[in-house]
Amino acid sequence: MAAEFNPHDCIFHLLAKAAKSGARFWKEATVDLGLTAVQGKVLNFIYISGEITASELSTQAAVDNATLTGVLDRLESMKIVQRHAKSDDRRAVLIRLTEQGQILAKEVYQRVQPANEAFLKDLSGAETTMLRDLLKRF
Amino acid sequence: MAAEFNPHDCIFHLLAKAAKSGARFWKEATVDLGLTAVQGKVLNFIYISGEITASELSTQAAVDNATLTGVLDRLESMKIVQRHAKSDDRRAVLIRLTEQGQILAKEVYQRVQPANEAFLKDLSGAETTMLRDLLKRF
DNA sequence: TAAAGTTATTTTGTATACAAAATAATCTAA
DNA sequence: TTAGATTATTTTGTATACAAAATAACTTTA
Repeated sequence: MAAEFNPHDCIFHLLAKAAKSGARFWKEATVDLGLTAVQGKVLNFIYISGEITASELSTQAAVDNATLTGVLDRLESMKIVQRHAKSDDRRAVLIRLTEQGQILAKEVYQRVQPANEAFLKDLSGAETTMLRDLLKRF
Repeated sequence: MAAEFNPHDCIFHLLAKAAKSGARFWKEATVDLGLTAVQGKVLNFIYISGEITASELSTQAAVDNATLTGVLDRLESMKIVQRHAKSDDRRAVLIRLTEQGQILAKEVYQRVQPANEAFLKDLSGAETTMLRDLLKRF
């Protein structure tokens, strides 16, 4: 009889659990800023881009277009980002940070690297590199 | 000036992306059964347990209690699972598969291992082991 | 044994996740 | 140049994700 498959070793399950653990960790590191983990991530990608279209942001941050609409709606109502018309393509929407958005996003950005290090503190440098490389293969 | 942190290398982002990729892959492998990825995962843990309380299932499947209530509501309305009172603790709810639930869960279970292998096909055995071990550390 | 504390589950409210359809603008080919 | 295809975004509807509060039942302790 073949060995039984153990759902606890299922790669989908392990990835989902690790991702949730990461999201919790991220949330704890930024909850005092009044942002969800996804909002913080989105801000990060806007921050390093200066300005970015919604679809490009959706691709970079790996957040579905339909989901991103709602995320941006809330960030906009919080006066953190603004939507602008793209001059050469009226279908596209350019996302930019407001002044307070800049300050907030910079704070988020500055917490990312320390949070990464804290989350990965039990892994060696080689293990961390290995993990990142393996995850990028999916 | 310190090297800039690249959000694309953020461990939280990499984990979230890989987990989404896995969820999509899982969904494709079972969509013809009319189940979501989470429903399939929950079924798997019920299947290997025979019967299980909601809170234990929540722990095993790493699905929040509040979320699990809704998942079980839908599985119950689909006649896939049943809730039973636990004889020695009336707070607890025992989850069991119905007859059709057994058939469906077995089909799901039998697809898990092949799906894992297909998803991991580009990784060597050593890499797969390494990845599983690393993910379990969070 | 009754009050206080703990545990199991559900409910409520807000925020994703994502498939599908709807809109609107741009591009392409005949 | 115009009908058809494509692209960008939003809308709609259903399914998680999760914090917090509500319920109900079990346990502990004075």
